[in-house]
Amino acid sequence: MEKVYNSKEIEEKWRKYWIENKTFSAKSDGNKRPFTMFIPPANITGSLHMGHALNVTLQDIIIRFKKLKRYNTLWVPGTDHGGIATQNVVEKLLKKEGRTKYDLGRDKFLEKMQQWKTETGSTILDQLKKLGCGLDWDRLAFTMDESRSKAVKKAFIKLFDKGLIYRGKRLVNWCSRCATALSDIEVEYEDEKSNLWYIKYPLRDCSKYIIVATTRPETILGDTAVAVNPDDNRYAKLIGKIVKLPLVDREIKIISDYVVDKSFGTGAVKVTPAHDAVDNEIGKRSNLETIEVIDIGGRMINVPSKYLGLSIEEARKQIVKDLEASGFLVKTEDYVHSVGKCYRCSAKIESLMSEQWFLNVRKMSKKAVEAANDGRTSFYPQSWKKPYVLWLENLKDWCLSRQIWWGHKIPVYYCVDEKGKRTDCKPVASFDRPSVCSCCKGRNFVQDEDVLDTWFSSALWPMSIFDWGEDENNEDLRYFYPASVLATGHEIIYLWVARMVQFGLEFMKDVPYSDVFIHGIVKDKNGKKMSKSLGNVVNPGDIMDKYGTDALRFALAQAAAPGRDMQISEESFLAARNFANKIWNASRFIIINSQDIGELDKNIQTFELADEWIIVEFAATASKVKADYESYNIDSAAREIYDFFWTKYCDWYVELSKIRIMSADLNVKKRVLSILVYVLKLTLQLVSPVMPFIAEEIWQILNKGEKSVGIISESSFTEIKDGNSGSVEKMKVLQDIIVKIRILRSEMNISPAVWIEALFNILNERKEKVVKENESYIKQLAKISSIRFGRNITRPKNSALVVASGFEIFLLLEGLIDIDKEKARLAKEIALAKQEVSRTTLRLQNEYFIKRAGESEIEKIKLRLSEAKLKIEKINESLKFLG
RNA sequence: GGGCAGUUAGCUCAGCUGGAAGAGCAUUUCCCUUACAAGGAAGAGGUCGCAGGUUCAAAUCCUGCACUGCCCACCA
Repeated sequence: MEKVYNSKEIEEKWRKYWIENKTFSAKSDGNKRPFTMFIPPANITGSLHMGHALNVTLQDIIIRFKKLKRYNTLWVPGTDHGGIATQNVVEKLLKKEGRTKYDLGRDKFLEKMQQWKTETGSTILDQLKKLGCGLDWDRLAFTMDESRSKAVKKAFIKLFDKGLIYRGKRLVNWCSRCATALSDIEVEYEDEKSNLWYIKYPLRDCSKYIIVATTRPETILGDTAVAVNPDDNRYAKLIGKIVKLPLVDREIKIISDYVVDKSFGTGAVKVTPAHDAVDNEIGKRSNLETIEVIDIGGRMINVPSKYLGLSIEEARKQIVKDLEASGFLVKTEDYVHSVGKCYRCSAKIESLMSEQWFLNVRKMSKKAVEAANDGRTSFYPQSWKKPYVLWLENLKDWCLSRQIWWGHKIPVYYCVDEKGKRTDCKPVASFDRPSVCSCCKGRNFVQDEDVLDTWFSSALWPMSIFDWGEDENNEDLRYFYPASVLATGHEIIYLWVARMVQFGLEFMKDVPYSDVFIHGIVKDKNGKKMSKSLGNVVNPGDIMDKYGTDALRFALAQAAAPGRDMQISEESFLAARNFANKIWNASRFIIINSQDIGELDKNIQTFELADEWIIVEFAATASKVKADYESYNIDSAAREIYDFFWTKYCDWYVELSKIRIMSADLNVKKRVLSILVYVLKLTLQLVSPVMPFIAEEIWQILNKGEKSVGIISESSFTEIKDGNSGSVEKMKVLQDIIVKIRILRSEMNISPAVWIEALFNILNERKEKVVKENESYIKQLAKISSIRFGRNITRPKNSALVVASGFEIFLLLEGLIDIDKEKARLAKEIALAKQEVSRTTLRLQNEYFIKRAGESEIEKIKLRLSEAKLKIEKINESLKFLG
């Protein structure tokens, strides 16, 4: 074995092994408990970023842990066609060639997309493999493959036939850059500096006017009312009066509406139902006319020729100028407000009227809320439930159609006449082009040109991966649905999580998963979100190459407190790599020493204190770690393992084992090595979900190539017998003595090469036995050449004093001792002990404490007091002795 | 405007069913001791955001405030 853990070679070996052996393939099996997860389908445009790495690492940890627990685990991989995002990427590529998608035409463009998908779509999958993800690769799914496409059509048709999907001209979010409508959650808001313009609207029948404040002067031309709050005394008399719209002289009414905030601006608001969501609502309530003045290209329409065809920006400038010139502009204030941006291209979003397909979500969202409230879906951490429910409760209908080319074409067919003109017959939704119109018996149809929101297919994912589209009642679907847990970041709770639940309840009559594990977002070391534009992206691939995949996984796991964002930097990967190396070297030590001892003891009868201790400590760690894995506290699990292995197993147990490993008695050596291996193997199992590569490598060496670390039975996982017998307490006594001697050695600058004689004055009978029985531990770890026990040993000359755990220990330091130093050290010790005495005495004198504190608590304090007193006494004696 | 998190050592974070402040990294000292210098032993470094309250006892529970971050909102 090499001295340093060589992650590259070893990882490559097991990566291949798991895939070739189909270690993570699963078949439905009624005799086994299923445990199902599916990967959030990764966009084919993407390469793996830290967020993915975190997300899939956590899932892999869960799946590997459940596999250890002998569930029939299945984790389904997949990719997403990614709708607008993907189309944009290819459009950009075309742009570099100086072409647009229109130059190619729809069919050619889609061909290009397909071709591009075949070329790059698998990079992310290769990276998942590199990470070691225990996915069932035979089940790889793509949102636009045949089975998934069938699911999309089926779902659409069902909803359509139920009357839940309807077409209507509504106010939608329009991205003019992407040239498509977007749903409400696809709009991101950003604060932007702008102005608030105060504009006079003169009353028709007198010289008075009402002033409105607006950030959108260009939409004046589409105003169909001015609204005030019904309780606003200032305007009470004006309600119902007519004002003339500046610049065009069109007459509109002053109305009242409760949404108007009296304190904002002037308390009067211009109402443009065609281009503002709030205004649209007001318009509906007051039956206002809707005048569209901006088209989908962002150009002015239905306006005087002067403004016709101007862009929004141009129109704004011109209109402000004209208002000013004609005296309608009262004042202009600086103003910051949030502006909607496209979540895919960051272009400004316009609210405008457009005919689109919508899904009525009222009933579905209600059912999803119920499922959250009665616990059929639980959130980890729980704090996400509230915003989730709130969102569902206020959900508006989902705009499903997108005016892009890449995606699932909406399966709606319109009856057309010979000339291709749509007839008045009702459109139908169907899998294939209908042969005859049920209404007019016509035989000509055209399909809707639009495609579905990419999230529509994502919402069906938990069902579609089990071929719901092909057969709603197939075995896999029955066995593996619903999944057990969905792990995802909080950025797609609404876009994805909530919709899967709604569709699951709608089509499967059951939630798609019972647990939703929300993890945080990976940020850079300055707390900034990683993004290409900021240039602070840390590529997981680079980290894997540099530090090893296990190191990447461990660092991410260790930082992944549920629901909390994490800052991660190079140092954390380095620390994780060091941990991997520690595991490697401890194992190496054990393996090297095991070579000449033949078969290990399977049934050890005699345990030393340290043996019992490490077994008990392991059992405690294992139970905590298992509970942590179960409750998605992966960070805590990682830390527990780290702490156990490094500080308990390596620093104490392995060190103590060396006494016996060097023993001339082969049986002694064999026995301790058997325990070392035993605990090591169990630890490897425990860590294998997080660090599968190194765990597998060492496991296979220890087991001479037998089975994978991931598929051993659970029984050995819990086989540990609790040694009881207070071994932890006993070890504490010895550790205390060892540490205190080490401190002294360090303070006195005594070289580790020097072995010291020691005299142990027994002050506490109860601890005498433990120490005498295990004096070799002290000798070995504190470098003591010999120990003489006694009861009334007086302090020898040239000795240093340590009072620890019921012993007064004199270390013979002939020639090494510096009397002044020793005095100073003892003085410091005595000061600390005095503090302890006063602290504990005070507590014990406190009658409330005595009355209310538990008995064991009081005992503890008493013990501390008496130990401190004893210490003072002994140190004082020594000081007197030193003169 | 509403909601949710966070505020503990120079940095990243544990600890929060209330009973002597912890880890990793960085830093100081000693040590290349035949598993590991990607290591070992020891040290220094915190009035646990602020102000109240509950309690014998508060980093931990309660209230308020401040700051930071995120999410939602009908920011004309």
